[in-house]
Amino acid sequence: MPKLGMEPIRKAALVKATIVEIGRVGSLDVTVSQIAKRAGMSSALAHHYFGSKEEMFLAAMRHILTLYGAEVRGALALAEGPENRLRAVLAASFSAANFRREAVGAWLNFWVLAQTVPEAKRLLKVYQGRLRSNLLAGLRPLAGERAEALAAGLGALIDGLYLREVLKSGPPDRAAAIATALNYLNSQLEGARP
Amino acid sequence: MPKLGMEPIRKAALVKATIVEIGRVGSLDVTVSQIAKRAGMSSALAHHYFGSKEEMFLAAMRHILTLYGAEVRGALALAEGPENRLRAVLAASFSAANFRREAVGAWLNFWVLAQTVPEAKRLLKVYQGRLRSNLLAGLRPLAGERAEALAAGLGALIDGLYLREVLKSGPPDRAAAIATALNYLNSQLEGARP
DNA sequence: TTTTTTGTTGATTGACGAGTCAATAAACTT
DNA sequence: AAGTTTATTGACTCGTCAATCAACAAAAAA
Repeated sequence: MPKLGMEPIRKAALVKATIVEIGRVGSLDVTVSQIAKRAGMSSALAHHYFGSKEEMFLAAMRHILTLYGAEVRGALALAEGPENRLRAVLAASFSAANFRREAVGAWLNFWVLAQTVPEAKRLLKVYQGRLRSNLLAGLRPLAGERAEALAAGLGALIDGLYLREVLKSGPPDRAAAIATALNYLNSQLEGARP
Repeated sequence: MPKLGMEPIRKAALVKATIVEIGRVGSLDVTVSQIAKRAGMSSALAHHYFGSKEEMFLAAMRHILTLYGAEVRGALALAEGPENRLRAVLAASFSAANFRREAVGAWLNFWVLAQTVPEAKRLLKVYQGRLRSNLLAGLRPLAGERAEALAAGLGALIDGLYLREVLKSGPPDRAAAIATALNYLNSQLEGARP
């Protein structure tokens, strides 16, 4: 029965299932069996491909980060000028794919993971660094030396909006989140405009 | 040996130990034995007083929330006028007692808990509601109808600054956090001032 | 003084879960 | 055809941990 070349397929399925299960359960207390079952295989096979649960978590993080990165890059490619580029970053951050309970729940738990697992911390720092430099690129032409401070503030605001989504009931309100962030941006830029 | 009236003492010790251990371990994967040991008693006694680990977690949350509430109230009592009252709320939010790794770590994990445990969610909503109304009281005289939106943004920003503290290394920088929040506030208010 | 209430713990139970292993089978190599 | 690599799983090991129990001690009440 064994069709060869299953490894990438199985791994992808496991990564996806990991995110879904973490989002569903709302914590990292997910058993490998649960994940494997959702991915349609035995837990032994999951261990065979990933070695440990922690590796699965890390692969899931990398995946989410990759998706987010791709989304930002895609949006950035179409945007002209600093203001539009900033808008693009925000739109990607709160895109339907990223800003949904399941992903947000996983995100939150990765933050917890980062407290214990160095590699998780590293990954999260990569994300923060990328966000920062994307924001900075747009902000510098508009705000000059204040750009650094603004990027820090905007970054924290974005993370905070994610965090608050966790407690909300009902479907996520992307528009409201984007509006809040844009509002921050505009009022900060007004003071600095010619 | 049994001195009577131990209950409140034991409970307080357990609550404190719970927060310390969660902060230390960085997750909710703390055993009752660890907590009990740090509080200087057997795990059986911990169960005797709290019934379950979940109850311990909730008691710890209530405690943190109570402390935070007291701090805000104290600061508010000394502040005159809307602007100073806003400042007071911010100062309390980032006070040395609240804005330290241990507490921030516990905070983050309570957020995770809120995804599963309704009572935890309720408590966190109480916190959000209080923060909101405190901010609103200061903002309404200064920003009129825009107060609601500002309070939402500022609230998210505060949570986001907490979140980011988790990844930082080195001691927490309260001043920087307050500066970021104040900066947000000022730039938002400038546009609305007479 | 007997009884009840409160404090306290070592030992035990019972469940659950990560990771390993042995075995089976199909494909690919030589 | 024999040997190797890849896929796959059921069964098992070993550890951990929340929660309970039985038992003991001392204070308070009756």
